[in-house]
Formats: sequence, C-alpha cells, structure tokens
Amino acid sequence: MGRSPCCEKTHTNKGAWTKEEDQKLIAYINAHGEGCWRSLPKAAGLLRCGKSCRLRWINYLRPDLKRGNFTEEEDELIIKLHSVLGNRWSVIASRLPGRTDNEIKNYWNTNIKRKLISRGLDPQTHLPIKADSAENSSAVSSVDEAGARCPDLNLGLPSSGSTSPKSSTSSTGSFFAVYPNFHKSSASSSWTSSEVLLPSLEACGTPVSAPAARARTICFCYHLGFRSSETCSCQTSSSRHLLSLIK
DNA sequence: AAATGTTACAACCGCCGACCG
DNA sequence: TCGGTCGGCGGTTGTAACATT
Repeated sequence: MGRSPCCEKTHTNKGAWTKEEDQKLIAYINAHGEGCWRSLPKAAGLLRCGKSCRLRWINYLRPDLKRGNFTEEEDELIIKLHSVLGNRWSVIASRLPGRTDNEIKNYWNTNIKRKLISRGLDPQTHLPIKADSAENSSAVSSVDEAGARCPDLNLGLPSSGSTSPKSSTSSTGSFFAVYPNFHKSSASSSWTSSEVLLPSLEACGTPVSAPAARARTICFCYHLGFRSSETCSCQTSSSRHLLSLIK
C-alpha cells in the first residue's frame, strides 16, 4: 500500500500549459484567491492536478514576478546566501523579491555554478577547488566534528549522514565546510555581511553549560534578516531552529 | 541546409513536515 | 497518539531554442 497519489492521474493534462489554461487559472485565482490547490483544478475547469496549478501560478503567473535577467547584485546575493544556506532555494528566493525558488535553482545550475567554477571555487562548498580529494574529506570531517562538538549548531538541519534521499549535499555540510570555525563575537550585537561570511567556531571548543548556552543562543536567520513571519519560524532560542549560534 | 551538440528553463516527481480529525 | 491529507520543497527530467559543425 503506497501513499495515495496527489491527484487522479488519469484525465489530467501534463506538459506545457496552454494560454487557455493559464487564463482559466488566472481568472479563477483573481476571483477566488489562492485556496485549496487540490480542489482548485476542478473548480477552475482545468484538467490539471493541484500541484501543477500551484507550480504554474507560483513560478510563472503570479503578478508580482520579476521576469528577465538577473542583475549582478542579485548574482552576488545568491552566491552569498547559497554559501550560508546551501540548496535552500525557497529561503534564498524569499530574499529576492519577484524571484522564485525554481527560477533561482535553474539560474544557479545553468549560470552561477559555471561562474564559481571559472573563479576556481567549488559551487557546493564555495571553497577553492583542490585537485586532491584529501582536502575534501578533511573538510567533511571538520563539519562532523563541529557538529559533534556543538550540537546546538545542527539545529533542525539534516546531518551529513542524513538518511534523507533528498539532500545529497547537506545544508549543514555546506555551511560548515565554508565556515569550519563559526562563532559570533560577543562584542558586537549585529551581523554585517562580512561577519556573515567570515565567522569562526572556536567558541565551541570550550564546553558551555546547557542553560548558559541556551541563554546565549541567537537566531542566525534573524541576523540574516529573516523574521518569524517569513522563513524564520523560531519563537525563542529553540534548539529546533535552523542555525542558532553560540555568541 | 541539415545534423548534432549545448543551454535554459518549465514542469514533474517523490519526499517531508504541518495540520487536523 | 495515530493516520490521512495537503502544501511545499529540492532534485531531476523533458524539450524548445540556440549554437556549432
């Protein structure tokens, strides 16, 4: 008994959307708003599955989408965000108004990857590309070691040994491969972009009592500009959160 | 001009977490 | 607490458009 399909596979169209289908979808959403995607196709008179409608609307038909080429500023922002967040395209997209996760993902795979490689950087780790693989394995072990030494830093992210088939490169791995010595200076109260890119983890070398650590845990998303109403769902210094940091 | 290779991107697939009864 | 449903996510695929031979 497998999972039930998201929609009835028979009697649904697949492939490219026609103008007529687009118009039906736009008209329906303009009239009724984004409601239940599962029931929307039938209500809108579309022979599509709900997921397909949602994707079409979010990635292509939404009125607030910015079409056209990415600017140099957007490029650099994507690179910076990716170096911190890994392949969390939806989070990255939330920082680029008018851009969708799918668009950014495609742009990354077709353009930015190549750009980084031409700069001599590994697109996954953002580290200089080295010929010998020993460098990579040491980067990975430092990630694991950092995670082991600072369990609070793994918060909610799949570990490098995650069983999830989804994340062949874990976000945690990407993050710590870039920032093996991550910490936040207690002297300053906010993050600058250079701090975001140049942290160090030495603080984790010294044991901190759990209550004290929690008391001094800050929300990394918050400092990146995410808020609870957006991508940051932490209410307090919850250990479930994406990347809380020891100050 | 035709064949072949490459690129760009829309769309699909399967999985996961949140939510609800 | 549990199981089902749904929305959302990231990885992957399909294919049209363009470039090269």
